[in-house]
Amino acid sequence: MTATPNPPATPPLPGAADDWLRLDQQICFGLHAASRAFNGVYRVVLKDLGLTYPQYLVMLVLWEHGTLPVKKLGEHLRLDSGTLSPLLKRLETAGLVSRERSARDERSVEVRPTEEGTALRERAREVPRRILAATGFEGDEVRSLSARLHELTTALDRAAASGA
Amino acid sequence: MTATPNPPATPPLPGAADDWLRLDQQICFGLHAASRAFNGVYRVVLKDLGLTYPQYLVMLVLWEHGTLPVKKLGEHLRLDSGTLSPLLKRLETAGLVSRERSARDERSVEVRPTEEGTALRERAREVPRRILAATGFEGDEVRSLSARLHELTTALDRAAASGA
DNA sequence: GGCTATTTGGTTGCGCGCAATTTAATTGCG
DNA sequence: CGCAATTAAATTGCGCGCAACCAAATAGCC
Repeated sequence: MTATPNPPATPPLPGAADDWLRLDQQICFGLHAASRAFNGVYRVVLKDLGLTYPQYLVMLVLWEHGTLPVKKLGEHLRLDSGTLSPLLKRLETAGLVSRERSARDERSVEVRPTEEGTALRERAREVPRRILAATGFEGDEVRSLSARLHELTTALDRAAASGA
Repeated sequence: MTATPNPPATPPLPGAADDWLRLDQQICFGLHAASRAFNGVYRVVLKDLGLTYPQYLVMLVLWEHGTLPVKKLGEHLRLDSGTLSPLLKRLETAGLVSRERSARDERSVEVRPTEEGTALRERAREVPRRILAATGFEGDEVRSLSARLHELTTALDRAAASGA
């Protein structure tokens, strides 16, 4: 706390570094809030599909790539088994995927969309349009924003890996 | 990836709507991933402050505004008591904040940074710079990205509220 | 073959994030 | 005043995200 002349109960710090604090808050908090806001919209839109947002992401990957081992799924989604194992178990209970150990490599578990899981794709067709509508953005804006976010993620992952 | 001639075990559906699916995946997944990547960097940077990322956000608000009731805190952070109550209890256990019911309105709980909590701000001073460095972005880029994200959040919140 | 090291998933523990419910205090209206 | 409606927090329940740890299978090396 550096010398202030006036403020409220717990006086805010003044000074040059505060711009950094606010800037920081804007980017990290903005991202945090936007991510949760997206989650909220997906929650509404996916409700009658019986999927949560992360479950929807898993199904998207399976619809696109077909049967995959848990490892590959995790690479696509940037998630590990600690998150995927229980999630996949719930999808299995819901009858949307099957899980069976690979014959070639008994360590690996193949995740396969069931008939029902594959059929669900038809009902999910309209989801993206509804989400895009909710954003009020144009396709081009979305694309450029996505590109920026991808740069960000890459840079942040590298930074976290190198220990700062 | 539209219309491929050769697909794997569970063949992906071809057709026009697939562009939408991919576009959607880019924006929602990109945001999701970026948010988690940020979380990862903050986890590293905040480690020796003994704070998680949401706890850091709470302290940022308290440092800026001083003592606040839980309700106001939630408005700043877009969080409700279901999230804040246990989080604040942990901050209290850590000795960083105190919680006491307001005398004016016994329903309200005032959250106040302790001496220790206020002192922590000094050690947190360098955090924003390190985070910004991790992004590899310029201040202006960050600002414009933040502005976009804020638009997004506003639009998404409105959409979710109006039921789609 | 026998040994260690690596890879793959699963499990546990903890902290969010949020909907739904509960409790207590306050407000508002007749 | 008395009583219903509203408001502020807390609690409960569930799903994700991740670190840490464990077990089984495989690969590699002597």
